[in-house]
Amino acid sequence: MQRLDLQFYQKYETLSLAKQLLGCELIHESPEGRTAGIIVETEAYLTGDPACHAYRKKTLRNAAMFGPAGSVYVYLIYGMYHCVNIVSAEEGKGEAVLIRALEPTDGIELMELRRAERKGQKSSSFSLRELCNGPAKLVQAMGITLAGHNGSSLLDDALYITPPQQADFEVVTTTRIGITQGADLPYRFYIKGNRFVSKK
DNA sequence: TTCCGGATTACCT
DNA sequence: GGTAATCCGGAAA
Repeated sequence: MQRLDLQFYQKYETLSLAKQLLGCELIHESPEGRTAGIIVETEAYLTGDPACHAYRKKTLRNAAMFGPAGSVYVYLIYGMYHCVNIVSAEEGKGEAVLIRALEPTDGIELMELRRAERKGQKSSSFSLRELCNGPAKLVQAMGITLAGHNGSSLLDDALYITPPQQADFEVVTTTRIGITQGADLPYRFYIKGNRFVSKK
């Protein structure tokens, strides 16, 4: 399956892209092995939106968000976790789509290994559902890192996205999770009925 | 320079 | 269902 190209990322406004990414497959071909999962939940962060990291001026932390469409923006949250975003607008604008959950499709064992490593290793057993049903969880499972992927491009890196295998699902639109500013905006999207979504 | 809250998760009650 | 863990960036002063 061919990876999505620049045209795809340029074609849609951020809110549309957030919906279009549902059903697509996120793939990481790392030295340790290949992991992949269907994107089942996303959130949009727009220019002029106070919850968006690019709302204020460009800094070292949010610089990748101002990159060209198809770039990857990774950041540290709560001092201990990372989240991954897909830059969704032209260079300099600063809009992105947060990937919140995946339905694992490949490299399940490697995902379990990575998740157990990061955790206190107390419960070394994960259900399939627990592997990627949250933005920081999927970053762990996929082996995405700040140093390795922030500012990289989905067009020419080991981390990339392929088109949907099928699109016979309904999209639920709702408000974003875990924010206070812009909490009422309907910028969260997920595949209706999918059990790998982080929260209903 | 100090202070505060955050696009979260895991563990405990 | 509540909260500790843990640290960086932005705002306040």
